[in-house]
Amino acid sequence: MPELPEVQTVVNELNRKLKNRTIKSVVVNAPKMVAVGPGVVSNIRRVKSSQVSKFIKLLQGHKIISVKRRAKLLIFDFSGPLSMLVHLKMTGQFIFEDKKLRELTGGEYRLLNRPTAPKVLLPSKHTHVIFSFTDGSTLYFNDIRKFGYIKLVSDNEIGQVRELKEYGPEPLEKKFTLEAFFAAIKKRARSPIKLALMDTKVVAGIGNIYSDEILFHAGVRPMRLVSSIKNQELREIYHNIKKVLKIAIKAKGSSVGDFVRTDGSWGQMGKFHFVYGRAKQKCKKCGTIIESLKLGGRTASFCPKCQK
DNA sequence: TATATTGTTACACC
DNA sequence: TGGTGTAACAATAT
Repeated sequence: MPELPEVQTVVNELNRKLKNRTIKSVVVNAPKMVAVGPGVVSNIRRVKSSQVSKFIKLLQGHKIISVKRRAKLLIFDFSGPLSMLVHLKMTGQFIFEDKKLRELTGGEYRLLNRPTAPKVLLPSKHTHVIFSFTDGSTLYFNDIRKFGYIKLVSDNEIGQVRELKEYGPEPLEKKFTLEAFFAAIKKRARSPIKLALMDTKVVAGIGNIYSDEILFHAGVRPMRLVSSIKNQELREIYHNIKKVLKIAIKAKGSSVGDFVRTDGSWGQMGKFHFVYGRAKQKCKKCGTIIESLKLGGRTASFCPKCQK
């Protein structure tokens, strides 16, 4: 479940590994997952598969300048006026492999959540796009659920991409001051605080895992309406947004579900979860049983004693 | 085989 | 109209 810290982990690693590499060829096994142009994402699966050859041609011979992130969207900046937008959604993965690593591993990785899971040979049945570089290295785009997408846009189109226009402030940027947070969160005064935090127009990049964790550390229950939350509590939430996200990035993300780093390894943040995925278990702070409920169709977990 | 899963959009409603 | 809540959607593992 890649949220901001997981996407940032992938961005950091890809930036290091892909910078200045030139695309030699691209293989697309799932035409529905790729598109060309700035149209809205929900249209991506209605796009004719004839776009696939265009997609491949546009990428061939282009060099990766940098990889960036906005909310949960990865933005690859290519030489020439070309950008590639990638959303990992629930189960998207990027695995990078250079020539040496291929020789070492034979392309085998342990990609699944359970340690007992068999190793997977790449490309696997969940590998949907394969980028080959001129130096013999390879980038695999895997996605078990196929909810993710890859979209190419020219630099003059990027301003038209709706999701980029509508994202709220980046929580780790300096511009995200306490005042900016107050202004943003009050847009959702009548919502449960958890849903407000997960609203990407309010704050970019927070999903189910980190909204649970942030609210635990702030001591606020997920179902509380924003309008009922005192300024002091909002300050706690604000500080913990920054704190929890930063710790999670240091731990290289949470490997809950199918998230893996670009070498196929797991992020370590899951060890530090206090409430997410811990319903019916004991609170790590006070021993009370963690409860869960549904909010907006999503599972919210919290400690009834630590959170007011 | 029904269900759970998530980020995001579409849409109905007040 | 805008804010809010819910359904729907993508596809798969269990």
